[in-house]
Amino acid sequence: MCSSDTSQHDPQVAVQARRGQILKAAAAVFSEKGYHRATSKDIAAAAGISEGTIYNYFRSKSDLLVAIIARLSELESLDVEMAQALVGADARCSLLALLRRRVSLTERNEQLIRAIVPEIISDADLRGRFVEQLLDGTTAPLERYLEAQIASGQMRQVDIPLCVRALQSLMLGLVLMRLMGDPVVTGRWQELPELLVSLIFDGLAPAQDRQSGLGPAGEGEA
Amino acid sequence: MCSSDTSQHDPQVAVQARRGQILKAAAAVFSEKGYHRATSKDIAAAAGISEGTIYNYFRSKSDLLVAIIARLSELESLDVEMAQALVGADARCSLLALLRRRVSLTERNEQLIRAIVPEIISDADLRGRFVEQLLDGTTAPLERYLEAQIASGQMRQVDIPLCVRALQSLMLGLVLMRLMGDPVVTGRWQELPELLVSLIFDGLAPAQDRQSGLGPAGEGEA
Amino acid sequence: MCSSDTSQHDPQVAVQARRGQILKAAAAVFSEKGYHRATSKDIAAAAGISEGTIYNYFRSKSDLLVAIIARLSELESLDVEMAQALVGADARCSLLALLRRRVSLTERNEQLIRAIVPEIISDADLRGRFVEQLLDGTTAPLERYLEAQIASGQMRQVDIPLCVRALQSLMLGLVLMRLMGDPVVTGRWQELPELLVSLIFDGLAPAQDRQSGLGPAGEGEA
Amino acid sequence: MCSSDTSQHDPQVAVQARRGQILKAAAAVFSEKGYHRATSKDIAAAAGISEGTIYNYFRSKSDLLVAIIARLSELESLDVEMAQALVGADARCSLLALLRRRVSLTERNEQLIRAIVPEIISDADLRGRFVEQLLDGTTAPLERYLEAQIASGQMRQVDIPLCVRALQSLMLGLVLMRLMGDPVVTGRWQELPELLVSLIFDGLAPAQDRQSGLGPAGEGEA
DNA sequence: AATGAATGAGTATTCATTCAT
DNA sequence: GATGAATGAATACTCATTCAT
Repeated sequence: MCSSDTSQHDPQVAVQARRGQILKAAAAVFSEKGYHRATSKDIAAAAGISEGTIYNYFRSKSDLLVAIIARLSELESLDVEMAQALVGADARCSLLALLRRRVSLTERNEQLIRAIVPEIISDADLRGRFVEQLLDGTTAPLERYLEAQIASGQMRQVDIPLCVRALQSLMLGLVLMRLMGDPVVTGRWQELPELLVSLIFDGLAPAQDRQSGLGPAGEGEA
Repeated sequence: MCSSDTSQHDPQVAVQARRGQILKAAAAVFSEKGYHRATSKDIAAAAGISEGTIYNYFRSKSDLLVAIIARLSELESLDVEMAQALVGADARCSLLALLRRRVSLTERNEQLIRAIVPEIISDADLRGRFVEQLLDGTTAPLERYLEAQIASGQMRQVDIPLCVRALQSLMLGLVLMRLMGDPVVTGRWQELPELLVSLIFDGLAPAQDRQSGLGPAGEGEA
Repeated sequence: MCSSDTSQHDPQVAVQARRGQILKAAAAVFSEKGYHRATSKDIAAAAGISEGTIYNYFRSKSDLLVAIIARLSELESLDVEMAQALVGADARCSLLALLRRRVSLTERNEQLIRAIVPEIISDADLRGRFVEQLLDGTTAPLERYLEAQIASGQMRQVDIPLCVRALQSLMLGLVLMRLMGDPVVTGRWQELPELLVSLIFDGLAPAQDRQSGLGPAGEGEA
Repeated sequence: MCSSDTSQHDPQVAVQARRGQILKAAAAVFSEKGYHRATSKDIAAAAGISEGTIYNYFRSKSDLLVAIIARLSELESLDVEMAQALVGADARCSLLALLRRRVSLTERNEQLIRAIVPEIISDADLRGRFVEQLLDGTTAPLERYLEAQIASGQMRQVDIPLCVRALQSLMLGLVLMRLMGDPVVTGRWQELPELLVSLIFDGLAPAQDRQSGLGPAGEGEA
């Protein structure tokens, strides 16, 4: 009974709370000033603690970044939820659900993302982790989704790996446009899922101009 | 006589040459080590000059970055070339030409982009300039292109500003996937333009499933 | 009744026990890592207590060092034992006994000495206390010993204060050679007392070359 | 002609001068406060330069210490001079010369020595270097000296390696007594060589008590 | 009395920038 | 103009010490 009572003074809970408090502050500061311009003093001030306390919970400044990425990885992990959302349902509906989920996640974690992305681009080590933890988690489910839709005839024959990357890129790019402050993307963020489903499925061509076979693999499907 | 003799000792020419020499070296070093890890000693060594000389031509390290971005903006500026490419020609062909141009530019400047993008994301000042210089430079031509294509019936009615952002995001996202080291995007980089034209115009849906009117505002789906 | 019951819960006894426990741990840690590299966390862990508790018994880290030195001073204090050993007995025997005692003490406290000596050399405050407590404690008995031996004709006339310093230096130097890792001194440590007695009494000259009167004050070299 | 003109602005000369200036200041500060308590700010102030300049000439604080040791090693190197002094001459005279040299060297380099010794005792890495550079340089010449004197009958049969260590220890110990501030050793420093020669050759025993054969292993006394 | 989380002053080292030559 | 030695502000991280519990 005692061992499971984490309501008040459980040290594990306190430790997690402090770690969370520090990570939140670090994400805010990294997001505002960038990782390199953020000082430990800044982070401590943002967390309302002293510099020393940071190092009671994290080994180094770069550990903070790694922990932020790990936290985001968990949030973005699609293995379970996405696989469920994408399989079986109507193709457009399930993609719409997925996009809404991503759009919402992005909006809620904008700060985390802004803190992380620049470092992932410029730091080779982090890049390795990111590709493994973040991208790979979404690639496989999406590929299975495309496969299933093509099999069920709800999508045409396309180059699955490359199309999946295009979809991932589209979302990633929109996140970046948002991070860079584009007013249209930011202001109409909620409208994106529906627009994207329309674009992704139907393209820009008017119905009569649609060319059936110009797939990436280029094979003529009648 | 001196002022018009630009062949040998014109001071203006010499100054521009030195600036170019320094910027080239700075771009190389930023590309290799990233902006923050690059030192002025590195840049001076790469340019074959002394540290002090850098400061005869640029006010600060961040000025170097700004100048590099400005130079890249010019390169990427589509005002002229793109406007020409996009207007009048066949819709698919002109988009294909545009994409090929971007893909090629990106490939040739990959390292430089890797050095610059993180700074643009994390530095508010640069962000302001970048969105104006880089994104905006492509936004207007693309919007005119969509307008023209819709007017000529080669594209269906879509939400132009949002669709343009989606197109920009798609390219931006692909560049990022490449920067982050995704092997599929990197390895099949040259195949992208054709695939993208197909996706953008025709979508993923098979011909018979295509929904004609699903505009970005979501009006009237049969 | 409590105040005289020292067997179990006498606060004075408990305090002394804790102080001893902490000093022992501190000495072990100082010995292993050196004074400056030893942290209070290390010491607390070695003592099996918390960091805070150290400060209930000692005012500061340097207080620990002082207390350790003081305790060592007592151990090394020759006032009683040495005075007894040195007076009255045969000159060679009593010196041999003294040297054996020092050699044994040194061997048992090697690491501790290694931790303490550098601090005594480099800290002016400690230096003051050390010369009083450690050196002076041995100086006076040795001077009395030499006096007695000269009076009894077992030693020739020598400059007593300077000779005593030479004897102290010889022992101190041997300790240092050991601390510095000299393999000969370390490996043959047990042989030293006998050799030293021989050297100190008989010198290096062969019997016939011995110059009787070259006293430390240099008087009368016939 | 130019290449050998080092009189005024030769950069090599300037570099060596700066290095010397910094090392002198570092030795003074290490000597006064001890290596660990000395800050780079202290050293810069003592040298009359800025902190940054130290690092233009030395890679780290510990490099300063190593450089000081190296400098002292050169000074104390006895390979040539000592070998010359010790071989061939009268045993007492040559030892006296040697001791006078050491006493004088010690006096002139007291600060350097005080800066170095504590760290050599407590730092295992430095200890390795020191024993090689400083002690070993004196061990071999002294062993050859004893051998020669014994062969020529100016010394009795003794355990050469151990006796050499005893002589080294005696000098080392006197240096330490001086460093620790012993007033007798410090005040009568110049008298030491003569006293030591007398002690080392003739011992403390009066002539008639002298025991001829007490070798280090204590074999065969009369 | 014991704890150990919190503290924040302290420090080696870096590097953009300056300026005397 | 060009140089590069000198600068010193800036910063991540440590650890002796405190104090609320």
